[in-house]
Amino acid sequence: MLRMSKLTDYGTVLLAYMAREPGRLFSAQELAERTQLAAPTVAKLLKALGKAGLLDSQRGARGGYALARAPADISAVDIIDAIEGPVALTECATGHSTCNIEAGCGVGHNWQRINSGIRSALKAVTLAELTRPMAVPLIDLRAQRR
Amino acid sequence: MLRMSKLTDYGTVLLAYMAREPGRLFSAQELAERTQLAAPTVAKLLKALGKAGLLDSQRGARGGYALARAPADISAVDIIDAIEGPVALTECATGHSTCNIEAGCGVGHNWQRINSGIRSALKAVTLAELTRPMAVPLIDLRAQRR
DNA sequence: ACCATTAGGACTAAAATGGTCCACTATGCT
DNA sequence: AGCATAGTGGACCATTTTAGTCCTAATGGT
Repeated sequence: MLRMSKLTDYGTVLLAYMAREPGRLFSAQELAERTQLAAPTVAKLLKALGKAGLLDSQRGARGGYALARAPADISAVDIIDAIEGPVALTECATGHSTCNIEAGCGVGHNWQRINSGIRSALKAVTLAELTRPMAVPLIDLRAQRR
Repeated sequence: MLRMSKLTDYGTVLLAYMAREPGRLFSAQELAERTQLAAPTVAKLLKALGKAGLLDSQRGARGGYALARAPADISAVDIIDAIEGPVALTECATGHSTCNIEAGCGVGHNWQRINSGIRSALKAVTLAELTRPMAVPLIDLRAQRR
């Protein structure tokens, strides 16, 4: 169910590693070595994370990447969005859908609500928490009644 | 993020349609017509839902499918699991993972916690709620602290 | 007997994913 | 100035997943 891509997972590992020394510059190579991930893959991920604003990059010799914000200010959604793109749970939630049922279905709308519920839950989980034997926020889904 | 497959969405539509008359038998063909989904696809989905125990099936002439349980007893996770299989958020959460990082990563474990949080949230959303302009449970993630 | 209907697969086409590589640009060091 | 080190951007490919189709049983009502 609800698979998260491997790359996102790897991305988290990278960020988690960097979170141990926020502010410090890490080269792609170093991260690849430390995390045991393939160098080209790491490079690709760092680019994506940089583009998304999660990392600051310094080019040239002795360059590298550093967390752009404090670990506590980087959420799980940020990471997922950065790597997988802001895809939604269902097709119809993306906006540019060509759903031919739509009219009578009425279900799509509800999935979207659930989707946004999950998003906000994931927003509450930060990199700081992901790195330690954390206390995971529990999904309750009880509120949001309107 | 966290994509749900189209088929799962279709499956929900089918179930939602059937939920309007719980207990009644619907043939695959009828459902295909009513939901505007391709007949072969509908057939495939109904088989999957049947196998998962969400639907009871009656073979032979005038046969069809009927909800196996009351709409309020069929949850969103049930549907997702039935169609997509009980896949987990991350690779390492599946059990048979060949994660080479594992040791130092420590992140995987946390994703699993989040995963189970989402699962239980999704378990709280039933087909009955999915069919109407429902009140979606809100994901809070605040508890589960241990 | 016959027809409607589910059951169980095999199979295909298209798309997404994971992963690699290269040519280019920026920056520090000597 | 020149070289080595790093990020940037994008093309590219192989593999896997996904969506979707179809065919051949099995089953049960009429």
